[in-house]
Amino acid sequence: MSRSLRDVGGVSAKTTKRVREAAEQLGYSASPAASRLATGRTGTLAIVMPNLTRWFFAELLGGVEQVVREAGLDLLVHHLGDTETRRGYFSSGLLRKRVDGVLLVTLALTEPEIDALMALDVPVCMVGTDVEGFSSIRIDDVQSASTAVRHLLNLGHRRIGLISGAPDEPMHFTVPVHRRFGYRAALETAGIPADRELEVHGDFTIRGGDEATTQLLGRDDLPTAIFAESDEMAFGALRALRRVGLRVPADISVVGFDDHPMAEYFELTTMSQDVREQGRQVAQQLVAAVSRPDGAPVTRLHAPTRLVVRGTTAVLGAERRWAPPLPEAGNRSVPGQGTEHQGPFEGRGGSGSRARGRQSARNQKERRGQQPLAT
Amino acid sequence: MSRSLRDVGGVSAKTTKRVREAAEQLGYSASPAASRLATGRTGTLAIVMPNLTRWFFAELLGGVEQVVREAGLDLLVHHLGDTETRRGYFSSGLLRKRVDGVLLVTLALTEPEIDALMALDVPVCMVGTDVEGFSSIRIDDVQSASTAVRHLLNLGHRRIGLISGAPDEPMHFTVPVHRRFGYRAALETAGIPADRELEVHGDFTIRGGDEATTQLLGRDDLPTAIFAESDEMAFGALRALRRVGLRVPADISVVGFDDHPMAEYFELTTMSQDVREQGRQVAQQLVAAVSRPDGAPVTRLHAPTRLVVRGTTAVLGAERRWAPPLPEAGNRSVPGQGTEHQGPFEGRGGSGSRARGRQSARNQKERRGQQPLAT
DNA sequence: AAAAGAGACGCAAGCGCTTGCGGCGGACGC
DNA sequence: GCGTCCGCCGCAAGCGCTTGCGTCTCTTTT
Repeated sequence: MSRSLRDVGGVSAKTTKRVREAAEQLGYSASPAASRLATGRTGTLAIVMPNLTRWFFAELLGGVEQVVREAGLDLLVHHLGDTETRRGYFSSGLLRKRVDGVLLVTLALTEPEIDALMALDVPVCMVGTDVEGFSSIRIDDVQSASTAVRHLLNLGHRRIGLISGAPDEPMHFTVPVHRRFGYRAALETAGIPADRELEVHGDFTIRGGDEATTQLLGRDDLPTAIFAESDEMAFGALRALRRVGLRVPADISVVGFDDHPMAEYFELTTMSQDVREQGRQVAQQLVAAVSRPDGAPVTRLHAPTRLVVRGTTAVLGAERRWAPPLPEAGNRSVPGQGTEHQGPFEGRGGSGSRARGRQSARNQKERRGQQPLAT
Repeated sequence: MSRSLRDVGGVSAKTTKRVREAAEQLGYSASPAASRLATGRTGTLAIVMPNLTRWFFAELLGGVEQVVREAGLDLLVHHLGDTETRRGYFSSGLLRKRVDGVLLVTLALTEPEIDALMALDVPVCMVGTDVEGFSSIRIDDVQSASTAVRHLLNLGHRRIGLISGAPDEPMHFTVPVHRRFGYRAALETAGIPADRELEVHGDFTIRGGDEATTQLLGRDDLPTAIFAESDEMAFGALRALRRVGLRVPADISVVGFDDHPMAEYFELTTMSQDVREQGRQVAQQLVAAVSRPDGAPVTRLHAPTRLVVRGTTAVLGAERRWAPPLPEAGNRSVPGQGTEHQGPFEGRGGSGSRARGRQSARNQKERRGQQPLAT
């Protein structure tokens, strides 16, 4: 009897027990296909991602999978690798009647795509983007990028290069747009005229970061600092700089974005975000939305970021030499704490820019550091 | 009419067309739940992995997803993160009646697990392990590890440390066992007595590799070379070595395993394997097995590996200094070719051990380099 | 031109579950 | 002790597809 195996009421405890035992003994379990047909619920969620292997996406998937599994649902993974695959994906029957909810990862949607998605008539949540009417979680890319750049400004840097995402990747990503915007905004606020010569494109890969940096090095007036929109690109930048003999951070400072596990290794100063946690949270949103039949409330969360200052940034003109794979000093970041004020210049004599650096960093911490996940 | 929408015969071309058009216009698509119930086929495959985020697994997932999607099937991702989750996983109804096939990734199965798996009565393929009676793809871990160690031996090294996986990780992995075996076999063949002092454990992480190396450095008699069973652990080793001021490869050579994308960056000599391709192949196996109702033939493929010599290995006693994030020489590996004979000592004066190095490397290439995927 | 054959088409019987509903039995009240 | 009410249980009608089979029509053969 179906009623006994689920939690539905109307069955006596003793019958339930009897049925359960019999089921156990026979190794019986309800056919999901039949129960789907009868109930209309699939017990399945889909996650749609533009990439599976890059750190951010793999990490996110990890967080999502955990929550979805704990909720007893299945997780379908869909990879929208190229424009080709994406074209018509949402309107194709690939999601129709197959899933109870959809999780979209860093996909900026077009109007028809949004329509197709709504036609699915299931809850949809997003991470890394947000669209009116859908629940989502994301970091504040603009603010975070500004913070990273401000860190460089506070160290006295004025010529700051930007390694951005692909110029017009059609696939995904409001991300590069927002981070670039944050970069420009920080400069503008500091009264520094924009210089498009300083903005180059890696494509979120090491190689891309390397090439972008090489490009930057061909400019007339070298930047004294570089902000890369991802750690991978920052790694590429470090390689390129090292290749030409530029010392980091003595000659040039570098800031990344993400806090990739390797960032610690490279002592890379970076904007840290907890991607796995974002995955968990958005999965919880979706699970909750799916399980309540009365329309779920739309919640748009902001995940915190925090600046983690390590060894690749220093006061303009400082003579400290960066030695990759840390020479003997450990990582200066204390896990779980905002450590923005522990720069590589920690403990050395004060200077104007240093003081400003600390000051501002503390502000940053107060503003963005420990704040809990909330709208 | 159902027959028209699928490829099944018995319908005239004109009717088919008419039906298809009508379906298109109405936005109709068959309910998968109902068709599952009617046919008993779910159109879904499951991939079961002990880890989602580490490079190997993410990369593999990428390859699998691609093929599965192209075959028009759905992919369910199951993560068996800990022993807890794993206990009873196979006998639970989580796979029962839910999938047409299962893909097991680097999971060494216990007898009851194998039984539960067979009771599922669906095709099962494995990657990274093999079990009698199941199709699989894997590299030859023993041979590959031996090759890596032989490379070091050929360079004149005699004290070679091993950074292995966790000593007895219950979860997965025949991998560390096999690679350790290959390491020992190579030494034995070379007539070098085993020294368990030289075998330490990282747990396939950077940190683990770092700590393991540190341990190694506390031994009486320092090794002149280290073989790490994964690139991640090799990265950790490089860090640890650098921290204490040991020069790579002048003072100590390091070989990794996998050819992680970062390996090129570090100029790490490593055993390369094409993980994505393995994912594709095993997915093809599974898709083929699923689509033919008459029991599918069991095929056990071996994926090739090849030694990629970069900058972290050198002839014993050589004075060349390793400068991480490569100074100016690019990666010496030519993609798509066995490049075993292009060592860092390429083009320098010949020596006994160098000659032997080339000789043997060439043998290795001939033996393992270009061989196509085949049993 | 009529009969035989072949190919299309449509009907209806499931696939295995969920769920509303009627019936039956036990418990409680008078 | 009997009547009433409540709560459990089991029956059966779908959920929307697939598929075997009977019928019908069109083509081919004699």
